[in-house]
Amino acid sequence: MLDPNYVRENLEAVRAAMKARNFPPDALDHFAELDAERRRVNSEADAVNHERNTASKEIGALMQSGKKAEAEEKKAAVTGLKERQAELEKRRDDADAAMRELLSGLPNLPAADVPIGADESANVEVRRWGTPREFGFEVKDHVDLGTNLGILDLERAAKVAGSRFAILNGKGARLERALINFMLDVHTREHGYSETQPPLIVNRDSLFGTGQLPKFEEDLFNLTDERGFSLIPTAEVPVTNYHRDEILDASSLPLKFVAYTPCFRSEAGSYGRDTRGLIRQHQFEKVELVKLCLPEESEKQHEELTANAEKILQLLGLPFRTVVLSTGDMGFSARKTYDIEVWLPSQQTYREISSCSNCGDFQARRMGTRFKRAGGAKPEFVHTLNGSGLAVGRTWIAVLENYQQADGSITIPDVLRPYLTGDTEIR
RNA sequence: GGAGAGGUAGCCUAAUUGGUAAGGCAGUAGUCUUGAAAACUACCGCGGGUGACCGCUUGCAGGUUCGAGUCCUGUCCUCUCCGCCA
Repeated sequence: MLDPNYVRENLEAVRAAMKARNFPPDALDHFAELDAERRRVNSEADAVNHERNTASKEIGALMQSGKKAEAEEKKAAVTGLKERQAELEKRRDDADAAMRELLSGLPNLPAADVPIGADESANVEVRRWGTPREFGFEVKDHVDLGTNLGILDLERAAKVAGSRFAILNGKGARLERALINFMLDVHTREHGYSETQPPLIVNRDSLFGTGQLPKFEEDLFNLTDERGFSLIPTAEVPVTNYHRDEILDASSLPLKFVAYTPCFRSEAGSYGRDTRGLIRQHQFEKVELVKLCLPEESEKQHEELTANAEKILQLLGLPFRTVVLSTGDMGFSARKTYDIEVWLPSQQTYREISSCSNCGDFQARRMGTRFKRAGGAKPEFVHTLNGSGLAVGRTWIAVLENYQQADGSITIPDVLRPYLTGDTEIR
């Protein structure tokens, strides 16, 4: 959510930012009048309220000093105020709701150093690590490799659940579990994150807080339960909302969380994209990094978080590149996003395996997550960051494809062997 | 699922027949002190305002009333017991 005061004072800049994000800026056409109405009605309602409060106090005083007649007289006078107050309050509530609706539908403003562009073609590569391996034989993709090894069964997953689901078997399942444990261990032991296990089901307030609602309802799996539950599309939702509607002590920041969870996405509108294999699933495993920090630290924390995610790929020996997303390719809540893309030999290209975003105070404002500095200062909004550290399913794919041998077996990366009781290969 | 109890500010605890949230602890700043402690003073839920001030706040949402922590309705959460369950 954008700061209404900022929007009021920088209307044209905000309009330009919306345009850069491919977001139709029409919504802003009504901002000025809506804002003025809201502020005017609010102060009127306030004034009438004050009048009524004062009168009621006076009645109370009169009653206590036994002046019943005078009190009755005053009561009659106050009764007339009630109607006027009710009317003003309704107008105020309407204006507030309209303003909230307007603001809650606007995406975050891009940071100044984000490249401007219409889509992913404008993304800018910022670094590259590792060299794609020379195979000397025809590489297979993870579907053929996994299926032939008997560790991946997509056909039966389609029977049991449907398309975009997978079943991992034997060493495939163990590899998935090893990756999860490896990632959690690195982030907790070496990067200082606190491990947390959040609910996999969240309510609508949480989804509003991180920005999935109101605009992206169709991406979610909603439960039929009348309480408005949804399956989490990412651990970012429950973990970032952990401190919703709280005021934290500045000295407790930054807070760094790492959470492993399954994620559930309906992938509505992605028909025909990545239909083969594990790339795009309705259910996938992810280790997520979340930070809450001071505003002046969020850029530094963003770089660090991204480096923490990259570290996993380095330890696994998987080549990758990191790109900064252009204004047209960024997510709704982000002010700046780095995507980390891992090399996939079967596609001869880098594919997204992590997305690390600095959301500034955008989510905090929606969630009401604030902090207080020492010395009685007024509360300020924290900055929130999140990133995959990493998407486990896609890491599984990358390990299979990058470590495949000519006979279709897989060499297990050194760092994972302790997690697989010393196994050196899958065959 | 059944029965009961309960939610007051960071924590703890009050508030006659409804009369406009009292107090303590912790915390922050200051006075005093060589320093600290103690004591004393102010601040000490949220928002707006340069400010005097104003508005909001007893889990949440409504209702009754001139006025609701208090009365009424709904709802959320917590705890206890029973049942069920991994």
